[in-house]
Amino acid sequence: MNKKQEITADRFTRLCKARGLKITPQRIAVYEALKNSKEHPSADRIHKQLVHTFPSISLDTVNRTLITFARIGIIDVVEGQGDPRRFDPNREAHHHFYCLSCNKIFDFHDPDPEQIHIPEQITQMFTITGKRLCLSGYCNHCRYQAAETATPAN
Amino acid sequence: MNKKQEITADRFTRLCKARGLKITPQRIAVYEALKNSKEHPSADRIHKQLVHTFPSISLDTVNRTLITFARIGIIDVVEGQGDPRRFDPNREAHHHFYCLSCNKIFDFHDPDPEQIHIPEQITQMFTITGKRLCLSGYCNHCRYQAAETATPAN
DNA sequence: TTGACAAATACGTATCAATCCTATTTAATA
DNA sequence: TATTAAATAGGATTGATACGTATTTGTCAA
Ligand SMILES: [Mn+2]
Ligand SMILES: [Mn+2]
Ligand SMILES: [Zn+2]
Ligand SMILES: [Zn+2]
Repeated sequence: MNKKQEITADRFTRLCKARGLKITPQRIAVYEALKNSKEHPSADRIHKQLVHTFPSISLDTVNRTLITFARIGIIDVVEGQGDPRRFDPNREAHHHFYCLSCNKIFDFHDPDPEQIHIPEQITQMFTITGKRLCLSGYCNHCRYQAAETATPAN
Repeated sequence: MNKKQEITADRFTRLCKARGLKITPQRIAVYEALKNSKEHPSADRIHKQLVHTFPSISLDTVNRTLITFARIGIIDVVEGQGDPRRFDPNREAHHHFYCLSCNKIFDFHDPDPEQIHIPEQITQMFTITGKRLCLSGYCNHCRYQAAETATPAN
């Protein structure tokens, strides 16, 4: 284990303890696997990888662990939240606010759609067919009751 | 049927014919249901609604129909694509490019993160915990072979 | 108007991610 | 080292989606 990894593990330990989470070999393994990945993996993908060196680890644990990490804010869940596919009849360029509590998607329009600047390196490297600002958080309805989703573990 | 709906149906018919799709009662019903919805519904939600007035329509048809519509570009699929949940260890503010062909997610950083302007109405109405520019399209690897995904029906 | 035929549908089955259940194990603390 | 709540493994369940196929139907040309 080199210095960089030790620091990583150390920081991980501090963050877990701060939230009252036990430090388990499974959590360490999941965290390291995700931290060292650049591919925004799914739970299944991480599990498939870990099983080589940690044969007894279960998919359920990997999944729960990742969700726990996301809840305490040491990792993020990215778009494609595993919910059923959602459709939109509105093909005008517009943006979305996604409520993490009630799962509603709210439209909003950008007064100046061209203000969104995309680095030239990106426009060259990819063929871009869609661009959208994706905001997430809590809608007016849900924002107050969201406070009660405190910090239970798992 | 009022004038507005006739125009809607007319435009729908033209778009389908232009792509060689048959005009079926199911497709009309699905299109109307989505068009009149403001909630970015799932296939299941649309099916549940339609079944009242169209008892024989199957969920499979609703689902296929929506995907067909998305492919010919008369509706959109929005974030939460039904894929397995994806995770990101990188909690810095950054953006994503999502390849529609290989499903890879590529990071990119905004040289000027504060350039993203969010209308004041939105910041007041919602508690925003995340903001990200979500681009989609084809990565360098997939962009050429993407041409072959022409316009088969269903 | 009708007949032929490819396209589309209904519905049962299969798949796969996510979640639940619960007996067992284990990290944390004194 | 003993206690205890937290966490895990792994089997079962759920729910969305995709597939296979017999049947129906929209389209178009005769
Ligand atoms: Mn929308
Ligand atoms: Mn990322
Ligand atoms: Zn809400
Ligand atoms: Zn790709």
